[in-house]
Amino acid sequence: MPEGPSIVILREEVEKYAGEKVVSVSGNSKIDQKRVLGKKIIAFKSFGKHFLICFKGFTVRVHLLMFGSYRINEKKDLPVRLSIKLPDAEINLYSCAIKMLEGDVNDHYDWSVDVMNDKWDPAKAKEKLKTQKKQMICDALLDQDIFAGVGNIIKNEILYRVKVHPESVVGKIPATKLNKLVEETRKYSFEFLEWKKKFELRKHYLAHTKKTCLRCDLPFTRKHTGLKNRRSFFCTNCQVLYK
DNA sequence: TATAATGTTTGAAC
DNA sequence: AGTTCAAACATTAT
Repeated sequence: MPEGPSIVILREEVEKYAGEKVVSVSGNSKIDQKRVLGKKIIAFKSFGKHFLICFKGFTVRVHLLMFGSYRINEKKDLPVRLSIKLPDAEINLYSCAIKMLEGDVNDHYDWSVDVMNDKWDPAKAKEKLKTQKKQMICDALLDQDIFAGVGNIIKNEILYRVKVHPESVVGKIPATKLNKLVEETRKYSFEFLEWKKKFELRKHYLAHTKKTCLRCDLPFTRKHTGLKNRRSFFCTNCQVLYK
């Protein structure tokens, strides 16, 4: 479920319930659940892969990790991690990591780092990449301090689209190419969002899980790459290795 | 049925 | 002190 655009979908789904007061809370989450009881939800926000339920003075931060899921006004046949009932809705969260953030949520996040946010600042991402010259681009793209919200699917799709080999070293990639890559990150993430909403995301994969390159018809290379050791799908013929 | 996968944090070991 | 790495968490499709 959980790359940035998927969290945007969750946020959009519950946004209309902002302003309501929590009627009841339950679940096996170890956070101090009583704390939200009776309190008004000021806003629902998202930052990268974080879903945020904001109250006055604190925020409940939800991370779906790899297997997390949710249901709105429905239940799943699984132990619920956190269930929040509002007068007009019920939010059920499963198999996720939940944490309390104290104080103003704006003090916890630099919104311009979130690829999906209106405040997304590509120039800032480029600046950060300049301090990560020795890293491989496959790792840099997954770095949540640079590209909050980018996950492994988005990584593979972007690299294929801009024709960059995942093991390329950041400092060796020409500036124009790197700029293009940063721009594509935002562009593809929004395509991901639209396709995901229509339940047709997978249909549009050009690289992720693919066996053959549709540009040159040669077989894809599948390899776990970088320090993060996440799987990459790429064409050694079409994607340039800068090293 | 065993495996691997859209992810991150923690803490031990080096 | 910095890095590396396995473990933990937990679901589901193949």
